[in-house]
Amino acid sequence: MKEEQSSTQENNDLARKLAHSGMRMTSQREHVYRTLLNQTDHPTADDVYLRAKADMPEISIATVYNTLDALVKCGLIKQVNVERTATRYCSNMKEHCHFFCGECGNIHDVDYKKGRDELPVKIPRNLIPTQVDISIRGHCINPLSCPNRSKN
Amino acid sequence: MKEEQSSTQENNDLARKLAHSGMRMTSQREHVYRTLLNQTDHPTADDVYLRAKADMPEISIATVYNTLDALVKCGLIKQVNVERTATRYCSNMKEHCHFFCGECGNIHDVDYKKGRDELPVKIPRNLIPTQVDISIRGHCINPLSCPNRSKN
DNA sequence: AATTGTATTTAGAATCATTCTAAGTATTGA
DNA sequence: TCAATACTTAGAATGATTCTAAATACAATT
Ligand SMILES: [Mn+2]
Ligand SMILES: [Mn+2]
Ligand SMILES: [Zn+2]
Ligand SMILES: [Zn+2]
Repeated sequence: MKEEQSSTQENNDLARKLAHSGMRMTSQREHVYRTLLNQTDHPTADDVYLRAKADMPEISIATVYNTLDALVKCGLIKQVNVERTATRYCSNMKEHCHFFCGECGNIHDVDYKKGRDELPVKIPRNLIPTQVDISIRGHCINPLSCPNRSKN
Repeated sequence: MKEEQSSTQENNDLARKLAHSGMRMTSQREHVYRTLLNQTDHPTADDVYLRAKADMPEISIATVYNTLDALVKCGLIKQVNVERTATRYCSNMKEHCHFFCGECGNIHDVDYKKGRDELPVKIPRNLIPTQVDISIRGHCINPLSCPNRSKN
């Protein structure tokens, strides 16, 4: 029932934000969104497609791409580009940054420090920043979280 | 002659670093490297190809891609991925980060503050970072540096 | 309810950046 | 000079994403 409750809460969120951007609430959009919320990882469009298809076999990859775009525009998910392979998607909307493990390919969320507000960069006055992304690459040291931890 | 001097200096650098990675110094590699050093912007592989072709009409796009890879491996240039369009290349090897203007598409180098060494993130102990990238997006306010500054 | 206009979904084609392949050319070092 | 290896090249192949055009669903009028 906690499930059910959060479910309707998130649906309201979705419906409201879609409407705000002049879009309709559809079963596909709801299902793709729900698929993303169920994952703490950072799936590619194709990952989302495969997962979504399990419960909605008729859904198309085009719709998944369209929906992911829509969700990004609505501010319900974020795109993550650590590698220059397929774009990955993040449904954690708390401010955070990303750690990419070059060995297992996993992306981990990394929180900001409490006190932080000052960025360590000096942006010239003629450049107006709207968004700052910090991405970290490295590797996991835990064989459980990192399958490919044999080599090294 | 200042030109010539720095020219040979950079060639030595190139030859030495290529050799260190077991690669030969070739006219194409020298030319591509020189093309990159001449630019303060962040060209795509195709940009580099077009510029390089002006002085070396026989060069192929495949060689440009191969050379850019080689230069990255040698630590002479860096790849920059702000957008998920074509990879761009940076020949400024001083530690810095990137500002991407969503209006003109230009990428500007942004320096770190002097005192900085502390990153504003708390990386879990099971993740070992090897590289941190900060990328900023926003827009230029100078119509000279930003051609598309009419709209807004 | 039937009609109309618009949004959405879909499969497949098209595009773009990049990598791969296979053949030709250059360089090195016995 | 010869053979081994590295390099360059054009074009084919790939992978991710976007585009296109037709079918379907939906909402607002009649
Ligand atoms: Mn995330
Ligand atoms: Mn740069
Ligand atoms: Zn890992
Ligand atoms: Zn600009």
